[in-house]
Amino acid sequence: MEAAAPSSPTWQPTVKEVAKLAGVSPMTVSRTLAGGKNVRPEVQDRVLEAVHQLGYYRNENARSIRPGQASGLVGVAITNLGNPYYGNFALGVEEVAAQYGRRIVLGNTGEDTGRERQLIADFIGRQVEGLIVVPSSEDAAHLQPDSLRGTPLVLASRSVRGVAADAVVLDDVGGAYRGTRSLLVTGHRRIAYLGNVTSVFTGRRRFDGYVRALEEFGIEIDPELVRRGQQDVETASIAMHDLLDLADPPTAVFSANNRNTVGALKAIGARLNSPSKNRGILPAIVSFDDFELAELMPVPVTVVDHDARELGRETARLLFARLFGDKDLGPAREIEMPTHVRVVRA
Amino acid sequence: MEAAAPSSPTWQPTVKEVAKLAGVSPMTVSRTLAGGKNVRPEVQDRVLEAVHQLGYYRNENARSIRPGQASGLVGVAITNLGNPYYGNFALGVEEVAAQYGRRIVLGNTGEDTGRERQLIADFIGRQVEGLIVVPSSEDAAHLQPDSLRGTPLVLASRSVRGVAADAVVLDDVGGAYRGTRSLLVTGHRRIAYLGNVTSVFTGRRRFDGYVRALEEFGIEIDPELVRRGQQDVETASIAMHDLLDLADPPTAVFSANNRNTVGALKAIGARLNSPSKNRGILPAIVSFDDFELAELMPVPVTVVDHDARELGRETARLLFARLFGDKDLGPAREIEMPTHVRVVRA
DNA sequence: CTGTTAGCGCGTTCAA
DNA sequence: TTGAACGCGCTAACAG
Repeated sequence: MEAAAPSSPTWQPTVKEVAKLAGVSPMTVSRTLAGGKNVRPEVQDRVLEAVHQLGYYRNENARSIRPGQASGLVGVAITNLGNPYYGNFALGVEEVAAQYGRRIVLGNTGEDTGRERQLIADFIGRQVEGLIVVPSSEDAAHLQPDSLRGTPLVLASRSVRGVAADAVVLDDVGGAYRGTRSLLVTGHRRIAYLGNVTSVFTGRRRFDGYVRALEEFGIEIDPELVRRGQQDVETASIAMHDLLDLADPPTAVFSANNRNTVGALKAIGARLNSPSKNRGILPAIVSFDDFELAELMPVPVTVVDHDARELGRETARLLFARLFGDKDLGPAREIEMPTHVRVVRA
Repeated sequence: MEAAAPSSPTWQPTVKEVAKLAGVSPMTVSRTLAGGKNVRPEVQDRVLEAVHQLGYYRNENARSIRPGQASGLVGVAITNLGNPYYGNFALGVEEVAAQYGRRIVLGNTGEDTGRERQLIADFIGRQVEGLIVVPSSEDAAHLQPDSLRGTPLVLASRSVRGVAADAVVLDDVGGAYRGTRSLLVTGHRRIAYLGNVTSVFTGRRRFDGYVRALEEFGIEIDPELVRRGQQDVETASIAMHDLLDLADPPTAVFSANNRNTVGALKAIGARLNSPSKNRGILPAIVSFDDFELAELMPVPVTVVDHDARELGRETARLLFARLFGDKDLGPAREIEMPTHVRVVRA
């Protein structure tokens, strides 16, 4: 009987078709594609010719259901791809994964833990070989090893209390401390804080660094100057406007992340261009996270710099070390990547 | 005989284990997971309990090898994830894909067509339901329908000559024309061009718009003012320095993309801070692609604005329309997204 | 409502 | 060096 004409819109030839065309058995095709061990060169040529002619692609999904066969996929869950910082992080992960011949399945959580949970479940269902997650919260049940069925997990940027997983994080406390300190030594005494809520790992740690620096200089924290919870540029800008409207506004700002920095600078810029609202205040800013064109800002800018792409690479490296390296890496490791305080514009 | 203890590092329970624990057949488990049609509620509860207890995840790969079963994956190949523009594009794609319950497999081509070819082959091997590609060149063989085995393809941002695929692009010509024109009406006559080589779709079209505007004003193109081929901030900056060193430097710059804009502004900024090199030249800039903090630049800035995230959404929508919508969408469509000239700082 | 059979594409195992 | 048989996890199709 003739095989039915390819009816499905996306019909794909299989080893069978290739075998028939090459006049061999499917097994010989499989062997050829696996490297050609124990197949006569002449036969290999016939097979490869047939592969080419039919435009055959090996079905990776069928392949990966066999025991011991890897899927070639790594699941990556990120909080916000729209943030250039995480774009670069993803780039670094992809780069290293590609070196290992792996592909990444990417999901954006939007800081929503429910979505994060869904994504991880889906990833596991797809037999990913490993998981890289920028956790959206301290909600940790779905990150526990037994929920993950033994799939290696590396957390990035943020760690989670009570989760015994590898993590690559930044020297948040040190960076925030040194960044804030750089303002203090310049003479600033009213330094505002813009950042995440303390329930977020980095929010907690960076605020700690800020507090530590102020304490060292014997300065009490003024709650009025502390704004937390802004997740995006819009709300950060509003918070900054608030600060500038205070009776006794800050002379400097420590911004704990990229989004808050941009929002703050937008607010400052708006004041510059609107004389009525401009009270002559041009707060200096220290930004945890570098940002493009910082050197062109109209106010003094210092950044607590670090390389998002390298963070991504390092995270992926740690994952692959777990997967393929010496099995005795020991228990979960937390790697801290360094941060560098850099005066961009004095 | 007892089942062997889970030995593989990432062993996963299967329908069989769940079935045994629930005291039913694998088929009943499958049915329950598929929605529970024709399964007694009481039995469903037992099954779900077993699923929960074992932490069972359905193997999507095994699932998708069955004919007619979709993989739930969309392959996305992007030129440069590190560019915030494409980060937002990817975000838009992910967003719409998620609405359709699809996950994206992401690859970065780095403008390398060989890598693009590999990625697409891999995607097809993974049985992706569709492909979204930002093509890196006019090299098109691997994008032809017969290479793709019927997998629907939507090109984004750039189209490719001779490829009959859907594409969502920008109004490049119009945007570049109106952007350049805005400089001309302000009185500028020496307007430099920074952008891609003309072998790139957008490079060609945006240069066309630039030329058209100059011609309308009876201005001849000065080859000295045209710099093409810069792919990143670094080289764009060098090109801009070159322009500023000319005996008769430009009074304004039309930058055809985000990376060139940032590079150009960095060069301008460097001159501002280095009096020795500063010849008092502050060229105005028109940037195809918006960029953050544009309003704080020390020179007049106008952007040819468009929404990368929306471009991503629209691209994904078109793909899903092909996949699930009315089958009579007709032949390949090219959608042009509008661009808006916006004076950010006069 | 539930179970049995069969087969998706591939590759390990064993036989020729 | 080659092929046949078998089974990976899952689910249509067909009993019962």
